[in-house]
Amino acid sequence: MRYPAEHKQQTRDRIVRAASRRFRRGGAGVGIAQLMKALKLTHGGFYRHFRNKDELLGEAFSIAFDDTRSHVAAAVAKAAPGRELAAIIERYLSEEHCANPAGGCPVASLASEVARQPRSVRQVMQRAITQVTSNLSKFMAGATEDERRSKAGVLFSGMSGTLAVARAMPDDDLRRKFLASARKIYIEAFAPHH
Amino acid sequence: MRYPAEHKQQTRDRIVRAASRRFRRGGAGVGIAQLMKALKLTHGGFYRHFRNKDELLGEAFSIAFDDTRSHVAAAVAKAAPGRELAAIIERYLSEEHCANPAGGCPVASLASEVARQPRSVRQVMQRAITQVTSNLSKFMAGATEDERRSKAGVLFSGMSGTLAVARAMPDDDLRRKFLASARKIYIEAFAPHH
DNA sequence: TGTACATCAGTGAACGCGCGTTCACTGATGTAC
DNA sequence: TGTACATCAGTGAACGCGCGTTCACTGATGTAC
Repeated sequence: MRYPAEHKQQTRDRIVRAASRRFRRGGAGVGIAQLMKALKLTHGGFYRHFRNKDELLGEAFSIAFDDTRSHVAAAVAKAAPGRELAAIIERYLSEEHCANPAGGCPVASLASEVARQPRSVRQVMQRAITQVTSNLSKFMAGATEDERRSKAGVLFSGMSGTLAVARAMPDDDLRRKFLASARKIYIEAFAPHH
Repeated sequence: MRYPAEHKQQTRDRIVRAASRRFRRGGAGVGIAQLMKALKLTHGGFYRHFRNKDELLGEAFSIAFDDTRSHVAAAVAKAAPGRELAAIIERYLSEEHCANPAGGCPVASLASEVARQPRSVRQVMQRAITQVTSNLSKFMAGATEDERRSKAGVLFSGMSGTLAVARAMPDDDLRRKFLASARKIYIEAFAPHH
């Protein structure tokens, strides 16, 4: 059956959005058939939209960063002037972010798997990290832009590891304490009061 | 064929050691058949040694921390007095560690996957991290042991994320620069001169 | 000491399953006449 | 305006493959007599 002109693009977008959440929740091993089934489609149609799974992985990873960016923007918007970076850190290492990998930072939920993905997927990640890092650099202390970007990259990758470890902890209480102390320490190190 | 008394334990150890390296290199998805084949055994014999794959995963993860501990010990042994923590950071974020996931820290290579493993595997990780963290705390600044341990946990999980991100970067040059700036920043933050 | 037997680490075929990918097909719609 | 036809997003069976796990079997050795 033929569909209206914009229908194809809409379906493609729906697949990428659903995949982005599902890969973050379940890892890059989540299958195409289950993905399509969740959208009430069948797996065969997938290849009308994507050359292969890697192409989807790259795009899903890429749009996942939109969530990270909008979370950062929201934290900045609500923050007191001068406390933007502290607000970003609070949000990134919050229990909400920890409990919600599907809508959260893709680096925290996929970094160690991405290292084993084909070059094309890793390039998408590198570009996105560079972008996030340069956004963050605005809020970093440091004499040169180069220094601020380096600090932003270390802060971002560091927090992603801390969040990944927190998510792997089976003990709820320990996890909460771990996150709380991490927020405190990252803020002291990167966004101290005066 | 019947084997000498200690033979079984030796085989079991060989499986765990090989698995530990291969899981770190290829992820928790590495199969039992390929694992056994690398040891010139067949997959059927696996279940004479382990109840299931999860049991192996837990043990493989657990002994992987021995590598981390011995690397830490080696760095400490070679370090100038008072510069032990700086030496640990230099080593953890070195290009050698980055290029050698199989023999390196299991948190850096598996953290985001462990979050999706059964509770038993995650408990092994939590215990091991607690142990590494309390070893590291000796070298941390801080008034109380509690504070030093918190800092050690954040430093460790942070560096694991930074290493995971570095490994995912496709551009060699960018990766080297990223690691170098990370070493500098972590050392400034946690092991400053004087 | 010599023989019969039990043990059990390791073998390899087989199980059901889900994976990524291909492909002949469907059928409602837009287009050409 | 009415009809014939081309399009193409989506369907679902099928492909070969590797997965974790089970199980009847092998056969060299240790043990019991």
